[in-house]
Parts: sequence; C-alpha cells; structure tokens
Amino acid sequence: MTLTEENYIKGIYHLGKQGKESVSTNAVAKAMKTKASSATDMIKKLSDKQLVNYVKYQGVSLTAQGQLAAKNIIRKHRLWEVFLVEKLNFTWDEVHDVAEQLEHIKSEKLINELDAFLNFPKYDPHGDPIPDKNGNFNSIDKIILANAELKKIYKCVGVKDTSTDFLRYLDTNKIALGTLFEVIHKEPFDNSLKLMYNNTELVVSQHVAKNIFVSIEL
Amino acid sequence: MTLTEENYIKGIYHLGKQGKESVSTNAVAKAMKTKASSATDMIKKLSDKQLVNYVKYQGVSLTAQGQLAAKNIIRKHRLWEVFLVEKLNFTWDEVHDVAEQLEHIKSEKLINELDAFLNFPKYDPHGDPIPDKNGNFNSIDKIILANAELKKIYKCVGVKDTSTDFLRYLDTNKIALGTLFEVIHKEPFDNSLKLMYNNTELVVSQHVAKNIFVSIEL
DNA sequence: ACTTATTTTTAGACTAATCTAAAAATAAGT
DNA sequence: ACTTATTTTTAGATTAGTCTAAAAATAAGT
Ligand SMILES: [Mn+2]
Ligand SMILES: [Mn+2]
Ligand SMILES: [Mn+2]
Ligand SMILES: [Mn+2]
Repeated sequence: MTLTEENYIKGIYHLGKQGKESVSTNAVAKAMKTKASSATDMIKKLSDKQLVNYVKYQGVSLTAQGQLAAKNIIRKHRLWEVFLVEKLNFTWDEVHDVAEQLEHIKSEKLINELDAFLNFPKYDPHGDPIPDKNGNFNSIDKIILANAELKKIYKCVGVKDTSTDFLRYLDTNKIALGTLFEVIHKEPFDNSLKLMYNNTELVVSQHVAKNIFVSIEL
Repeated sequence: MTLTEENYIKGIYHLGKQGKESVSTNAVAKAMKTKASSATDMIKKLSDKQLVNYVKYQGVSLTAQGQLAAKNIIRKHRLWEVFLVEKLNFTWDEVHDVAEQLEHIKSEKLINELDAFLNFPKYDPHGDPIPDKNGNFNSIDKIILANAELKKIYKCVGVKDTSTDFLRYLDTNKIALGTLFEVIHKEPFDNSLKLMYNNTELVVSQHVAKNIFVSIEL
C-alpha cells in the first residue's frame, strides 16, 4: 500500500461507521482535500485491491480487509501520539501532524515494541481508543457535554475537535482528560453551560460543549 | 525536499568525503539503485536547488547547503537507530531499514526532543558519529583491524560493513563495540588474524578484519 | 592522432497521483 | 413526466521519478 492509499483508507474509515457505511465520492474528496475526479480514480484502485466495496455512483465502504488496514494505521497514529506526549514533551495539540507522518512507517516489530514500551496504552492523548494488533479496541460509552444533565458529575474522556485552537482553549481553562464536571446551569437563550470543576466556575458556549466527550455519568 | 531528493543527497554525501569530493553519475546511480539516466535527471534538479555543484560530464559534489542537509538526514537516521536499540529492543542488525524510513520524518521538535530523550548520544549502534543540530560531530581516530599491529591492545569502535550477515557474525563471536582485542598472530599466507579477546582466541579472515574499526591504540 | 570503449546525457515513454473541463448518471422541483 | 441542478465519472494534461534506447562526450589503447 502506498502512503496515499493508506490515507484514503483511513479517510473512508473515519467518514462512515468504521468504514462500514457507504460514503460518497464527494465526501471522500473533501476529506482528502482533492477533487472528486481524483477520488474516483483512487477508489477504483482500492476496489481492484479488494480494500473497498465500490459500485459506480453508489459510494464506497471498506471491506473487512480494508477495515483491518485502516485500524492498523490508526493504531500506529495513536501509539505515536502517546509516545510524543509521554516521552518527548509534546502537548496534545502538537502531536497530530507528526503522527500523520509516523503512521506510515512500515515495521511490525517497531509498532509492537513501541506498544510495549508505552505499557500497552488503551487511549491516545485525545481520549481516542487504540486498536490492538488484531484491530480490537474498547469503545467506552460517552456523550457530548452539551447533552449532560444538571446536578450530575461527569468525567471528561475525550474531545471531538482536535484542532490546535480548541485544545489550547481547553488548556488555558484547565480542562483535560479526567477533569470532573458538574453542569450547574443551562442557559436556554444560547445553550451555553455553566460548569463547576476544580472548585472554579466557567461558562462555555454550546460550540465548546458539543466538542467535549464525557463519560455516561459517575 | 522530497524523500527521493533526500536519499540522493545522502548518497552523494556518503560517496565522496562528506560529499565534498566530486562523484560520478554512474556511482550515484549505483548507490541509489537506479539507472544513470535517472541519476542525471535528479542531479540536475538538485543543482537547480543549489544543493549540489554540477558540471555536465564532470560529476557532482555537495554545496555547503547540501552538506548541511545531508548531515541533518544522517543525524536523524542515527538518532533513530539509537532509539530502536536502546528503547525498543532492536538489535544492531535490525535497525537500518526502519531508520531509512524514520530519517525522512519532518519535525524539528521531534528530533531535538528525541536527542534529549536519548541523552544526546554521540555515536550510533554501529559506532558512527551523530552530528548535532548544526552538523558538527566528533570524528575519532580509527583504523581497520587489518592494519593493527601485533602485541598492542585495540578497542572495537565501529564497523564498516553493516549488513545483517556481518553483524550477526560478530554477535555469534561475541564481538561488540567496546571489545578489547590483541592481535596475537598475523598469517602471511591469507592475511588472516588470530585475535585474543575476552580470554578467548579467534581466527578471523582478512575480509572480516577489514570491516572492523578499532581505536588507534590504547 | 585515430579508432574503440566507456561514461554521460538526451529523447521518448511509463506509472502514480493529481488537475480542469466535459460528459453521463442520479436526484430534485414543479 | 419533464426540466433543472447536483453528483459522479471520463477524457486529456501535468508533475515526479523511473526506464530503455540512441546520441554525444570523454577516456583509453595503439
Ligand atoms: Mn491525530
Ligand atoms: Mn488522537
Ligand atoms: Mn543505518
Ligand atoms: Mn548506523
């Protein structure tokens, strides 16, 4: 598999439910930042290699083989992200671009030894689960903070938006994985939330509340 | 710089004395495992980018800029090799192919943090010096074991051939960086050497003796 | 110096991945 | 159902890197 093929497979995986859902050519093109004509060409190529199911004009989905390939790339991406944060003093907003490169390094031994070196982490710095070498991973029940109820305690377990801007916003407000929240007020006017955590109060917009994952309750 | 351009620059560096010496198109082609016509094309491209000095039919050498670029790639290659051996249980014969991939990862922070994480190593697992971020490195005085004198003690400080076959040969004979040798006999017939080290004797061929670097004396 | 051999460059073609523009298929609107 | 809009595919070009075959330059041999 070429680097580009790997990126398409990963893109299709993220677009549908683990790539099982059929996604449109346009959606793929947008995700890969190319044009629809380029996406069509690549989809054909991946279809020839039995990595995707493709019927003209009907969209693509990953085959079992394609799903495994995607999970393998994602496993590498997330393990490298853990490495960068845990061992090389990267912050969670700095890791993604480097992991995009490192995920394409080909060496079974490398990734398995890295996994062991990091003590077989189950989640990456953004709270996303890390597949094991067979593609299996825990998916914990989580909801977006925007849907949390008043007077209950929730734990921050992940972020939806992983942009630098958003992650830095969380940093400056001392919100991290593991932070315990209580929603003390929901403002009907703009759906903003008043949160209580670490003995401080903070009002966050709905936009923010939709991008924080919290555990189902505590 | 593309991955291929980086590999050519590195190749030219290794062929001449740090790339200062002019090397032939054929030599470059052979080192890159391509044809002379492909080498010519790439050399022209590198020349346009001011990375090499090139006059038609007269061979290539690296410019100051090209030398720095080469040393940067070699720095990355060797630091990754140290990482693989020190942290991920790779043996010295397993690291090269993976390092060939890792050396192309682009991130200043990554490589400088890796350097710090490894405690600023000065040599890689094969005894080759690691340039610092400015391209400076220690070159210790060394000779090939084949040129060592009788009755003197030498320390193994490097290997010339880094093939799996040779490195495994050294492993099975318990020869490693730091091993202290005494040459107790030189056989004039085939230039083989009888060595004494670790309280054992071993006869090595001239071929072997030409591929082990030892410190000037001790 | 002149012929032959070798090295190097050029010319033209191929593959992977991309693009623009045009054609074909599907979806939507009345 | 028929027209219009949107999506998707095809056709033809482009760029990076490679190749083979032919031409040009350099090196060697007498
Ligand atoms: Mn990421
Ligand atoms: Mn992540
Ligand atoms: Mn190496
Ligand atoms: Mn090395």
